[in-house]
Amino acid sequence: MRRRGAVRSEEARTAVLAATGRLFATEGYDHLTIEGIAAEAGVSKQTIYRWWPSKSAVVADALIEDRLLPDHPVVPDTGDIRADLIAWVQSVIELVAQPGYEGLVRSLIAAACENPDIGARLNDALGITATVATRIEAAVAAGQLPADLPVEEFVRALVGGFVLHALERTEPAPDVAERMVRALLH
Amino acid sequence: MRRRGAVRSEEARTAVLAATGRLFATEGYDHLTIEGIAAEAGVSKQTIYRWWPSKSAVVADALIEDRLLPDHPVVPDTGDIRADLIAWVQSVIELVAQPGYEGLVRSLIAAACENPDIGARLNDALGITATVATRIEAAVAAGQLPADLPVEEFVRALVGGFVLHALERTEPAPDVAERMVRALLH
Amino acid sequence: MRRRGAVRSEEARTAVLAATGRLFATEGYDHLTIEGIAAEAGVSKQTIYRWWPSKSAVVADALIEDRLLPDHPVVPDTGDIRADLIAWVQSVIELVAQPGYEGLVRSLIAAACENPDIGARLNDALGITATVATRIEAAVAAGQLPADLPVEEFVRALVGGFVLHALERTEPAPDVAERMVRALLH
Amino acid sequence: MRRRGAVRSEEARTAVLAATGRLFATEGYDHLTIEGIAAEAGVSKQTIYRWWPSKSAVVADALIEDRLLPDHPVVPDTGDIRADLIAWVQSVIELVAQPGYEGLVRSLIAAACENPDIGARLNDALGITATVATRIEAAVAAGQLPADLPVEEFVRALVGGFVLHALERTEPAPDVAERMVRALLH
DNA sequence: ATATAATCGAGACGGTACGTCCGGTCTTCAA
DNA sequence: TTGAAGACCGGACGTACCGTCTCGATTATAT
Repeated sequence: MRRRGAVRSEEARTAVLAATGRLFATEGYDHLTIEGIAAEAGVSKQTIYRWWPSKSAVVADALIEDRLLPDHPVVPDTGDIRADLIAWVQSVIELVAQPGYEGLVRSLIAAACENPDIGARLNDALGITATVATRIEAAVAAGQLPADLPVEEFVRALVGGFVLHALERTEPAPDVAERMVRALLH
Repeated sequence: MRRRGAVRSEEARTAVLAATGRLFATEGYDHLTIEGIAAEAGVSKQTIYRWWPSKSAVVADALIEDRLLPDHPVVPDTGDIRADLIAWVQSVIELVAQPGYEGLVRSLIAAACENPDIGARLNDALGITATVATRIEAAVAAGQLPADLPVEEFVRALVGGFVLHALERTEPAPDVAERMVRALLH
Repeated sequence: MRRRGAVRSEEARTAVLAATGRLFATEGYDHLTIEGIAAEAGVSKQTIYRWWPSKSAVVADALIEDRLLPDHPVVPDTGDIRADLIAWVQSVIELVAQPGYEGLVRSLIAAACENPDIGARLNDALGITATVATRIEAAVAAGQLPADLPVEEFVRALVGGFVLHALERTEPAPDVAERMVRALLH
Repeated sequence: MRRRGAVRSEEARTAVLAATGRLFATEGYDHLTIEGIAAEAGVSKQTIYRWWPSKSAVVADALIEDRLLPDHPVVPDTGDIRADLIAWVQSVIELVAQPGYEGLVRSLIAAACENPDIGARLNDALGITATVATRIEAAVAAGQLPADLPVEEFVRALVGGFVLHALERTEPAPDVAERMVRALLH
């Protein structure tokens, strides 16, 4: 039995998250404002504050609903874990090198700095768990990697390398994918 | 021959960087404001804007002058690279777990998101180059690690793991240092 | 049917005008600042800028609401227009000679220089229309002054003499009232 | 015997006053700034502050050197004081109605509000003493006006009418000159 | 049917910080 | 000693958002 009164407008909720996704992509996390989201969504500020405690919470929700990031490349599985990782790293590098996507990763990191929820979801958001981790585990199962490899830490090291790269903003060397993988698999 | 006019006040410059360091440590990057720095430094806002284009630039300068971070643990050298790395990782974890230092790393990352200079200096800032990298190279020279190990990428993976950890805000497992190192050296 | 949204706060509006009146009297027009008014009124700057385009507009509104000037002496009516005018001029001179009121007239003129509304209202503000003009017209009706006397211009000349006096800041001669009236009625 | 050191640069002094005149005409008194004058004159701020205590003092000096106002119409002398005054008033009205001169009088009044020197000189600045006053005195001498007419107050009333007109910013009626004079000579 | 109560848009409110302009003082070097 | 250049502290400007609040309208139970 529900309490009396009007029910939450799904339309408004969706409009807010969609607007957040749009503005996040074009403006970046820092320049995102609640007022801007409200205006873009055609919603009043109060409606946002009623359901989310802060800007970062809205972003976290938009992240969950997959409105912030494009689809991620999947890790191929040719049986050669080294080659597969290199291929995947290469395709991710190419993805984020596209114009428009340039600051997206950095914006996501900035959001994670502010909000624990986003931080906790960062791995998922970057599409790690669903792609790399399972591939690594398969390689462990296949005996291509040590049985006692701490998968979580391994993945974190791999993705962490990416993150630092994104923060350093250096032009990636042509063989960076190969080197990154070789640093981990030697 | 210098151009005419009064010369830049070293006193003001130093006061600004010192104030930035103090506020960065207590307030974090997000709550840092130009007005706050000016007030804390006893300097007019205009003097800050005259020499730095943005908050992040001031922070970058403070970083260069080593006013933001405490001293880093050095990597021990017992000859056993694995044990040395584990010990170092452990001590760094303990360092940043101290109250007050809690958000410091995240603040630094947030600053790096905004400012390329800070990003480029992030490795140095975290004390990496001067400590880990040289120790790794020594291990390579001693034959404990492969001769073709891409040191830079290796270090980036190690530090990247830290960064992700800091963003995830999960309570570190007791053996996390050992696992992190084992993920890289297997 | 009103448009939606909260209604303008009469409390804030009143506080602004009252604060303006207070500060205008103590500081004068030049030293009046929007920030000062906001602080004195316990109101945010934005609330002032929302409703008034400029400092001079606030002053103009305060003028309309009679918050800037003290009450004016009335023109006596003994039947002798010359004596009545002299008495009135004398009392006005004494009024503005009081400490505190010293710069008030000049402040008002300064405001009028900046803002057409204030200029248009200057006569009213100085209490002219309601006092002198009617007395003059009575004198015309009584045949003491020519029937074709341009009353408006006559009053302007009289008040204009005051204004110039205020700008010149000369110590008024003892018989200045008598001389001013004699210059006009001869 | 002069004291040691360089002597005051007449060039700089002239440049300042000329720049002041130019900016006063184009920007008006309120928007006049010391920095603006210094830049326009190619002079350092310090040079201005060394010789003048305030903006209004510079303006006062520029006024003395006749750099602020155009030449004034002279009062004709046909023997008919009434007709002469009307003609003069009419020509002054036409002068200040020209575009560009629009705010000039108001700017002058604003300056007078701030600076006693300017106020004291206002009559001269408006070209009164040298033109109207002498013509009035001639009329008195010729018996066209009462011998005991307080000339100073008479002139002040006339000019004061102008000033109020300028502050009111009302479109002058076609016969305003005739009416202004008739208000004084009846 | 008719309260009752929660939602929604709009938008005013007290605040904080922004980045800029200018005031008036000072320091440096050249003339 | 003057002057151009220009850095310095201070203070006000006008703007952008923050997070809270008050409106009137709308919508959905609960009586």
